Amino acid sequence: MSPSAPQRGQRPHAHRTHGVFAISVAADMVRMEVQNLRVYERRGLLTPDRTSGGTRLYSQADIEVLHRIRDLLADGLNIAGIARVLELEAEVERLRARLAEADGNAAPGR
DNA sequence: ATTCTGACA
DNA sequence: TGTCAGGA
Repeated sequence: MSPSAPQRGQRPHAHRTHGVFAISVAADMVRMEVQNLRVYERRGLLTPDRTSGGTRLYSQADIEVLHRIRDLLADGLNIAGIARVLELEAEVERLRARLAEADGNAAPGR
């Protein structure tokens, strides 16, 4: 076919971490104020991609993180607490993958 | 209209 | 933590 297939076609989740949504679109998707999305980035809760011009581009993964932030805020956690939760979740995911690796299979059934 | 940074309540 | 000011 065309000799110019997507450069990152090797990684299955590449598109999930590839920034595509403008901040206004992302804010609409998660029902949050545009200004707050910028605040959450400033506080280190997430780091959306940027265009060469500096405009933020949120990926599907970022959208999911924003949903998590929204829920955790509703639970009464502050920004610092949420930052910790996100860090821990990332580590749990890392360990889960490692465990599945050592197991040869993930079967989270029990 | 849309987004960005910095300041401040 | 969230909102406003001011500019590109």
